[in-house]
Amino acid sequence: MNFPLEHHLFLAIQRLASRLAQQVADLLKGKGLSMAQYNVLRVLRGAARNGTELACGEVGDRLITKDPDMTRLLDRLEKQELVARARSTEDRRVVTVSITGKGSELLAELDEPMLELHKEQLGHLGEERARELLELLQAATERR
Amino acid sequence: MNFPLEHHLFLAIQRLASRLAQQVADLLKGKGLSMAQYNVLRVLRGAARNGTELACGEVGDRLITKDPDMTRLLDRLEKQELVARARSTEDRRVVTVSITGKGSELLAELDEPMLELHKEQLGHLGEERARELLELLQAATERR
DNA sequence: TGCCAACAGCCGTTAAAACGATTATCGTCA
DNA sequence: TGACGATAATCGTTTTAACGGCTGTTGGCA
Repeated sequence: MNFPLEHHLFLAIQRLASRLAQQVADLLKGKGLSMAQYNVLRVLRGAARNGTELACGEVGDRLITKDPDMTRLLDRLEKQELVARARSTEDRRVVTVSITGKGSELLAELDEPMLELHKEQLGHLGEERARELLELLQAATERR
Repeated sequence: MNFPLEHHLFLAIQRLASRLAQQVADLLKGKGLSMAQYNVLRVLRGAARNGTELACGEVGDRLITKDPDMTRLLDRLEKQELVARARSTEDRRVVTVSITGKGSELLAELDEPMLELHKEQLGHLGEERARELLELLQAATERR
């Protein structure tokens, strides 16, 4: 069963991504957040720091793992009062989303533990190999 | 916003894995399979080539991305007659699973397109960098 | 102006994931 | 033997993902 290199690569990527994501999901579960919700909040915080408001669709475009139904994802976040929606006055089709104070606080509580988890997950590589890996991952991602 | 290296690494891994998985999922959708179902079939084919039968739980253990409900996953595959279940005679608690002829045929139809897709996804790296990447991924995966 | 394609977001419905609790069987040990 | 904990799988239920169609809005253009 001589599987080609690309196949092994694919599996190795999926395996690593799955393990890391699982641990992150476990951490987030403690705060009642799913990975998708957490990513949305992070995107919104990033936008807020730029003084920008984002349309629903723009949020979706910036997610690492795309969600086909932004509406309900935002519904759940809005119900927890972690984000706020507002109908745009310029273009009444778009709905802008922003993170609330409560949402920012929740993210802030997660920053340190998340950092620590990532270091625990990947720190053993060492800086040099970590940089190498990052570069190769980016090279693999581009162009496709 | 000076995020540490480990954080960028985590994101890069998730981003790449997500893109690759999405394209694979699209390919599989043409045959009516989900990624989880496809992985189960591959595990079962591997076992069959070894002349082994696997218990439900053993299948789950070998999946790259764990499924918390093997029963229903197998239900769906069994309904399509891609796998067959049998109650073990030695230990009547365990249910052994095996891939059917129909399942093997379906996998065989997918082998070539999947290979081609993976080469298209990752071939541009070249053999040397691909090996490097694989090695780093394995190093990152181990020990955690 | 009035028509129409393009667009943003919403919603109805079906399928699948996630979480617990439950059933049946086994091995062990008093 | 009979009770007990451990184990394998299944099932009930709730939540979330996924897919497609639908509504309202906009901008262009005849």
